[in-house]
Amino acid sequence: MNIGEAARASGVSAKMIRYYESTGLIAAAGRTASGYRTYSDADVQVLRFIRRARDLGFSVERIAELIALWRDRTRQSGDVKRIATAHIEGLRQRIAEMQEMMDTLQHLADACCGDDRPDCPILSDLGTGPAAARNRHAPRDSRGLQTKGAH
Amino acid sequence: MNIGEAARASGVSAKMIRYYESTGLIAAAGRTASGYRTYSDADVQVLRFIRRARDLGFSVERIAELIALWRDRTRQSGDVKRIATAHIEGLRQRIAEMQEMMDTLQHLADACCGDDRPDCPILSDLGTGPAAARNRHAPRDSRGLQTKGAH
DNA sequence: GATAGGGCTTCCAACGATGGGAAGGTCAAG
DNA sequence: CTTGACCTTCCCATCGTTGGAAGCCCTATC
Repeated sequence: MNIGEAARASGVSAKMIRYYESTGLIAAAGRTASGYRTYSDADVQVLRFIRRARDLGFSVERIAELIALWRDRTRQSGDVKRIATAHIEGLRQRIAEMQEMMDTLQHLADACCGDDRPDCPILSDLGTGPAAARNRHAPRDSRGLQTKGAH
Repeated sequence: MNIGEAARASGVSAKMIRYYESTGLIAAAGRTASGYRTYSDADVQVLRFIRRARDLGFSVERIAELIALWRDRTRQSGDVKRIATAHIEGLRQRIAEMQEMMDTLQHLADACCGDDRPDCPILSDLGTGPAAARNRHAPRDSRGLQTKGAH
C-alpha cells in the first residue's frame, strides 16, 4: 500500500512516517519503480506501535528501544518494565510541577476579584516574587549558571 | 549594570535576555559607547517578572500581555484574571492527559512481572492497541502531547 | 606597553515532534 | 489527453533554551 493508506491505517501522518524513516526509527520502506514508498501490513503494525507509544507520551528515542525489545524474542520483560517505570516517573514529576504551578495560580486567581479595578494580586506576585505565604518549594536558587563548567 | 550582572540579579540568563530583546518582549537596552548593554534596577524588575511568569508556565506570548497590563495603571484586574484562569485551564487539561497516560502505564507496568522472561503486557498493549479492558477514552483524538506549549 | 582572562558582542545551529507549503513527478478515471 | 488526487524531495516555522565560534572590550598584572 502507499504511504497515504498506511498513514490512514496506522494513525501516523505521512509526514511523520517519512520523518521516522529519515531518523532511522523505522526501516526504509520499499519503493515502486516510480519511487513511491510501499508498506506491508507488518509495517503498519510497527507504525501503530509507534502511534500508541507516542500516545502514552514516550519519546521517539524510548520508542526505538521499545521496538528493539518488541522484536527481540529473547528480551527480558524487566527491561521493558524499567523503561516504562522510568517514563512513569518522568510523567509524575512533570505533573507535580504543573500541579504546583496550577495551585499557585489558582490561589492567586482566587484572591483576584477580577473586576474593572486595577488592583491585582496576580500581578503583584509576578512583580514582587513568590508570596512568602506559601513557599512551596525551596527558594529557587537565583543562580542560573556560573561555575558549572561553562564553556 | 552589565548583562551578566542583570542575569544574576534576575535569574534570567544573558542569552535569554538578548533573546527577549530580539523578540520585542522587552525594550532594547541602553548601550555603552563600546556597545555593551546596560540595565537599570527597573529593567531587572521586568526580567524578574518574566522569570516568575515563566516559572508559572506562562508562554512568552502571554507574558507580553501580562507585562502590558502590569504597566497599565488603568488596567482591569478582570483582564489579568482571564489570562490566568485560561492558563490554569490549559494546565488542568495537560495534567489530565498526562495523568491518563500515567494511569494506563501504571496499569500495564503492574501487570508486567519484569523478570527475565520475554512475556510483557506492556509490549502486548503497544503492539495490539489499547487493551479493551479499560478503554478510558474511546476515539483517541489525533495527538498525544507530552511537552508544554500548545501551538 | 604587553598580555592574560573574563565579559561582552553578533550570528548560526541544535534540540523534539510536527505541520505547512512549494515545485514537480505519477497514477487512475473520465 | 486532461484532471485531480496522490506521491516525491526540500525548506521553513514552531517554542524556549542552550551551545559554540569569531571577535571586540575592559581590567589587572607584569
